[in-house]
Amino acid sequence: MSARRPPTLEDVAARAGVSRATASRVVNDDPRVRESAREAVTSAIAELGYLPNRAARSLVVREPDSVAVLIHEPDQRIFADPFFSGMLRGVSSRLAGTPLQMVLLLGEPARDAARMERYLRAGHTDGVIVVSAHRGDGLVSVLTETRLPTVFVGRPLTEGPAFAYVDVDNREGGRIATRRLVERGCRRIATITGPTDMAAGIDRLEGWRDTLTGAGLPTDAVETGDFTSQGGAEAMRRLLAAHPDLDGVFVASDLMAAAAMAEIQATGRRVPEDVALVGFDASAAASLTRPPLTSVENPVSEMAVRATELLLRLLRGEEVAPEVLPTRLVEGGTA
Amino acid sequence: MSARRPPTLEDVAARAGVSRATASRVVNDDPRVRESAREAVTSAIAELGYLPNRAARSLVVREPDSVAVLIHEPDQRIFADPFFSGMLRGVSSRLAGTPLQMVLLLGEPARDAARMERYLRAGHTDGVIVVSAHRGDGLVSVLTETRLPTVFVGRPLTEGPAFAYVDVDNREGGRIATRRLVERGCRRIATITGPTDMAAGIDRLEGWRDTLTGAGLPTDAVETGDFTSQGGAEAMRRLLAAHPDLDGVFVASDLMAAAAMAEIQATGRRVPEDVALVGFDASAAASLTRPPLTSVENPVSEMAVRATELLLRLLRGEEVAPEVLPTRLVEGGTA
DNA sequence: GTCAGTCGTGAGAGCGCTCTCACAAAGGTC
DNA sequence: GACCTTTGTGAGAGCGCTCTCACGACTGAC
Repeated sequence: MSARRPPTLEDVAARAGVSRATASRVVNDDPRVRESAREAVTSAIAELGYLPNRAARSLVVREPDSVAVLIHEPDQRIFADPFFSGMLRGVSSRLAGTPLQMVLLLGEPARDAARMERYLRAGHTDGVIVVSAHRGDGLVSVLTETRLPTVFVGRPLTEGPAFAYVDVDNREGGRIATRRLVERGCRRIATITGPTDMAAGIDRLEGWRDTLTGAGLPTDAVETGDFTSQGGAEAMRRLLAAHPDLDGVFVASDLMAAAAMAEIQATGRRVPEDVALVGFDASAAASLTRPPLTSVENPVSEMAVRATELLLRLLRGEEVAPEVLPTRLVEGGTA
Repeated sequence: MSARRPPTLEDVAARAGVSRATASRVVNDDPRVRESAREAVTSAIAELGYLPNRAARSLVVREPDSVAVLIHEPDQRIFADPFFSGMLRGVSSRLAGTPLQMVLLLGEPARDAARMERYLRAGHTDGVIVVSAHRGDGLVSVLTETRLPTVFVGRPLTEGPAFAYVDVDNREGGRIATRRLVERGCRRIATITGPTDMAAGIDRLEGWRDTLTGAGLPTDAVETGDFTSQGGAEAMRRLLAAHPDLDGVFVASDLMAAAAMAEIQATGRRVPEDVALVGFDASAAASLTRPPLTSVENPVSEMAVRATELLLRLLRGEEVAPEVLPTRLVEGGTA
């Protein structure tokens, strides 16, 4: 017969012996349809295998339709860090009941920035969740200009308009970790920080400093890491060289902590007897090491769920306030 | 003035003093436009901040618009396994130059199957990449029914119509791993398999069996794992209980291998001196253990890129053949 | 000078849907 | 019985875009 063309609402209406308008009402659950008409349309839909055309629909009703998750990090980190999987899982689960789809925007900072900017500007998406933004990322200004509803996971370090965000209490996390080291008797406590262009890097360091200052201990053993395994190893080597007497380290991520521990053990020092160690994330990586890492919990998926919730509210036009989640120490064998 | 309504092609045309048709030609790079008209339209676009309406466009030109990545696995695995991040990275990079967006469909097998099915049937997406499908997954039949262009990563174990797929040579990988163990002198070689409802589980086991049979060694020390850390630990405990004399193990994933190694070491056995170990994936997890894992490479991102390539071809209506990528041993310190 | 062949352009149809509006039929109310 | 509601329905406009078709203005060949 006719060419293989998917059935339209018109076809459904014809088959059910009603008008297109009535068929549309049935599809959209409008109550003002007689029961007999509703049944006729319903079975016509079933017989024809009718599926509404999303494009045609959204041409008329301008409703949000998709949410982008923006991850602007080096490939290497995205590969290795379970943080990102947890993030996606959380967003996905919160979006489950909604008609919104989750579009993933991944890219290397330098290489893919232009492409990602183009995508954001092209209006393909109705809202954005920015995961792990660095200070000065150009995409943030794109977000400002386009006035796209945006929620950050991790407090954004941007001057200018305030963005909604969700974060864990990184500073308190740093305090908790360092307190554990102080309490178990460490007196020469170093830290490997995260990137200093991210709130997670800065705040965890501040927490470490808070506790040491409060305990009257020195705060000069600081090395910067980049949240990668390799960066953690290198930072640890620098620390051991500069402070061979250290007896405790707070490492701002588990991935770095695992690598740091290997470095410590490679010098013949025992963990935790000679050098105690506290990580951050309490991730799966923490349980792979021997001994398993003592680590500060980072409720990644919960942050993602909360961030998605905030974004949904923004899309409804509501006002939202930043949320900071509490944290706690997860016991392992390294401190 | 008028309500805040995004500018349309009509507005652009009016401002440039041409017809809508000509404006459309400029937007779509049609060569048959006089240079002066082209310039007028281009600057009108810039001045108005015009963005084409995607819905309106795709209502007319029925082109594919998005690709779904389907990951139907327990939360726990998605969280912990870097396999999935690598997957997404690969798909994302191959899609970079195309107008296709990547929609992520994540869900727990039992809990989210209905929702995911609804999504696939609703025609929101033009093609699907299925990551790590298990035998008998109901979503696979949905894919068959809807005739949605589909590519599997990992050979699908479905009867019925053949799907396109990309996989690593799992069987050869199993052989390579086991050969290493045999060559270093192991004589009592066990294996921890992947799930037996996945090709990766079955084929790696077959490879292990191939090599042992060829070497005249017994093939009875087999325990099944589920690709999770915990599953690996439990399988290793069962192996050690049943075969206390084992001196080599091929573990079908690094995550399981890391956990298995911890179990071995917990009994006082040394790795690799008392028990040698080869993992599979050569992932970041492999480098976290001490000693780092010797492991079979699993080119996750490359598979993702190839799978996306195949899907693009399917979307163009071309025929495609399955692809199986070669693999090799990555040196570590456990075998 | 006539005729065919470009070339650039605009009018207008139409993609599949929603939604307003008008209207007939049925049910109150006085 | 004349009047208003209420209820279910259909006709038709219109969302923003692409694309066909027709047409005027040039060209160049004879």
